[in-house]
Order: sequence, then C-alpha cells, then structure tokens
Amino acid sequence: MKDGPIIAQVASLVGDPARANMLTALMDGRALTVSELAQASGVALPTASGHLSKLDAAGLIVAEKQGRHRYYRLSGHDVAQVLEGLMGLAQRTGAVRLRTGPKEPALRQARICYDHLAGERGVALMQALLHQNWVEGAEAPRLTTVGRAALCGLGIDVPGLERGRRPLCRICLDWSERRSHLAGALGAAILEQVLAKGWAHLAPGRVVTFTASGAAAFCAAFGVD
Amino acid sequence: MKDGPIIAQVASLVGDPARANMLTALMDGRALTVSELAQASGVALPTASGHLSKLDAAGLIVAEKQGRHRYYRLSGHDVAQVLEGLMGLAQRTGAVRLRTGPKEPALRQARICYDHLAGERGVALMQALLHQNWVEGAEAPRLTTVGRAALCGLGIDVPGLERGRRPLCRICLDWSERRSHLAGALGAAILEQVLAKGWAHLAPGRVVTFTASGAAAFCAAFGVD
DNA sequence: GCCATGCTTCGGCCGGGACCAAAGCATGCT
DNA sequence: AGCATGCTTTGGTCCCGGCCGAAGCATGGC
Repeated sequence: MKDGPIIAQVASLVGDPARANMLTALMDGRALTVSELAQASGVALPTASGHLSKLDAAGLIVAEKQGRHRYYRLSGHDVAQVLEGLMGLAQRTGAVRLRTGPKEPALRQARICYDHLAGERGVALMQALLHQNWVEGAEAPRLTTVGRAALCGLGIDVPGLERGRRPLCRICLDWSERRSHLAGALGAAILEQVLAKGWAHLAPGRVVTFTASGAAAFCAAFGVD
Repeated sequence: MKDGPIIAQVASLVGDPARANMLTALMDGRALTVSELAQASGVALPTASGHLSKLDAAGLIVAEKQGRHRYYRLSGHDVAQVLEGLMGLAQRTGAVRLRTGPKEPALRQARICYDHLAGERGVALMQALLHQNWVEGAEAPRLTTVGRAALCGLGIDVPGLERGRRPLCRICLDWSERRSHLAGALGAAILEQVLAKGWAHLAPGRVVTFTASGAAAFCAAFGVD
C-alpha cells in the first residue's frame, strides 16, 4: 500500500552524495554550469552530466542553454525548502559530516537560502520585522502599511514587487536556527538591497559575510536588536 | 566542498522504496510493530528488520519495546514535515505513482499528518481559525483569548495543553493543498476531539473519513464555510 | 575552413546494498 | 519445562547504479 506521491524516487535522487552536493551548491539561487557543478560535487564531468540529466528529468532543476554553456538552477523554492528541511533533520539526528568544514560557523551565522537571507541574521531579521509590526499574519505573513512605508524608505521597490506574480512574504524554516526566516519576493528584495548597499557580500559556499559597518547599518535599518 | 550537514545520508535512507513506505506508514503518528511495517512496505520480515535498524540508528524513528513486540514510531514532527515536503515535491514535479490508488482523492480531502489534520479539511480549518481570529500571528501562530474561550467551549483542554512542553500552535505545509494547516499541540488536540466526538474516524492508510453529520458539526463548530 | 571549448553518449568496471531462507535469541503463554 | 510467537543475525545471491576514459556532437572564435 502506497500513500500519496512516491517520495522514494525524489528522495533517492537527493540521496546520492554527488547529487546532494550539486543541489546544495545550487541553493544560493544562482545558475551554475555543468563544469562548475562537477567540480563542486567532486566528480568527473561525464558523471556530473549524467546526474544533472536525472535531476532535470525529475524536475528538481531546470536547464538554460546559453551558447555552449548549459546552466542549471533549482526549479523552485520548494526544492530549496525541502533541502533545508533535510539539513535540519540531518543536524538534529546528529548525522556528522565527514569533513566538518571550517566555514560551518559562518554558515550558521548568515547564509543564502535560495535567494533570501538565512541563519542567525535571517531569523533575527524576521523577529525584528514582526516585533516592529512591519509584517504580521500567520502562514502567509503580510506587510503592514507602516512596514510598507519603512521598506520603501530603505530603497526597496515594494510597488514593483507587488505587481509581480510571486508572493510578497513567505516563511521558510531555518535548519540551523529551527525557527522561521523571511522568504518570498520581499525576502529576496531585502537580501538584494543588503548586497547592493555593500553591507555584506557573498563568500563561496552560500556564506554571507557582513562588514562591521554593514552589520551595524543592517541592524539599525531593520530594527534588529 | 560540502555545505551544512550531510543531507545525502538521511535522504538516501528515505530514498529506498521499502523504507519510504515504512515512513509514510508511520506518518499517522501511531507506533507500529516490525511485522506490520514489513507488511506495509511489502518486504520480508528480516529485510524490514534491517531497514528499521538503519532508520533507528539514523534517528529518524525510535523504538519502544513492549513484551515481545517492538514498536517503532517517527522520532519527531520534523520528520513528518520533511516527508510532507518531499510529497509536495514529488507531486509538483509529476512523479506519478505507478498504481495510483483509489483512495488518492480521499487522501487529498482529509488525512492525518503525524498527529493532526491535513488535506482540504485541514487547510479549511486553518483558514477558518484565522478568519474568525481564533488564532493569529506569524511563524508561530498564537491562540487569541477569544479563540481560547471558544476551543475550551468545544471541550478542548487548553490549559492542560499550555502546561505541556510542546508548542501550542505550529504550521505545517500541506503537500496536496500547498497551503498551511495547523499542527502543534492544538492541532493534535483538535483532531483528537474530532475523532472522540465521532465526527470522523480513521480509515487505513492515513485517510480520515468524516460522517455526513460529523462534517456538518465540524464546520459549524469551527466556523468553516 | 580550422581548432578550442563545453557537454553528452557509450562501454565496461566495480562496489554497495537490497533481498530472502534458515538458523539463532528472546519473551510470553500454558 | 516446553512450545509458540516476534524479532534479529548470518550467509550468500544478485542487480542496480555510480564512476571514469574515450569517443562523439555541438557551439563559438579565428
């Protein structure tokens, strides 16, 4: 007896180390070429190509041809979200990673989750937004009028975002903090703004590093304690 | 380069069809014996035993010895949540199940997600609770005073739940509806109450079937339109 | 036209792991 | 004690799937 969709198929795709590495490498929302993904996952190029076709066929990633390069990116936020969930599980159940990277603490502090901010800073941001009543609501948090004005003042094109098809506010469970952070169009826009203002920049491996002054500015702007 | 905890290990555990079947069989929150799980997953008993040891060692399930039986259940809500997430992915990406069961529609309508109500009815319940302002809040929705009184009136021991360690309100993304339903201690208590009042009963395979009068009573009680 | 670059396909190797039957423990009933 | 039931261990088979090298297509630059 089988209940619901066959979860084993998609799970086994993620279950291979090489593919898992590829997927996590894609979790920063960028599109990467086959060669880059091959290197990121530590397998030869032909092997990577095969893996990627499978992931593509399964609909977890989508391809984009550009000249003689072929770019792959995650097919949606739900994929990233499931990956975060798996990371949370892996961490809670104490699945120790073999070579516990030196940037683990940095990842916990601030990282990219598909296209928005996650980690301690991401959760703190969410808390601050709620606390100041810039957003409110339950499973689909809504921007308040006061929050809307404040974010516009910070240079975020809220009207533009509202015209898009993508939901403004979404929540996403943070694997390291086990609390939610802000996703959705607004989450992405805020991250974009943070990077544009030079408060932080992207380090390899999904790590987001804040400058000293940038961190201060970030906290001041969004009311993080 | 590996990011975050090794997600491949836990994913590959779920990736085996037999184990995936066992896990989904456990998603109704009950504890099942090894033999039951063997049958549910369609493998011989020794094979099932081996799978279960692995899942246990990985911390996805926990064992409970009772006489000569050995009961297994999911180790936590996070496991169930990740499984729901995987189902959502599998469905969106069109991973069709081979023998699309006849109870698929029933599953969509109302089913058990670990220990609370999911499916159309679960989502409708959540909407109604929000709409009537019985609960409000963002990533951790809170019970309002008016909601608290109303639920007490329906025979739910809210003070008792509040004394427990488990969070009262949690949200959980519904794989079939792609919207959230209510989880947490309150979600579990509501389901318990629905079953206790005979409004619905459990059918095999996580399906929850409402009686005609029970459905009406349910809608009236919680203000579902 | 030529070569260089990026990717896919093919062929063959190899290991891990799923599977079951039969034997081995443990627990409970009588 | 003795037997039945429920589960685990052992041993051995088998097949799936990951892996790479080499060859085959594309695309772009010269």
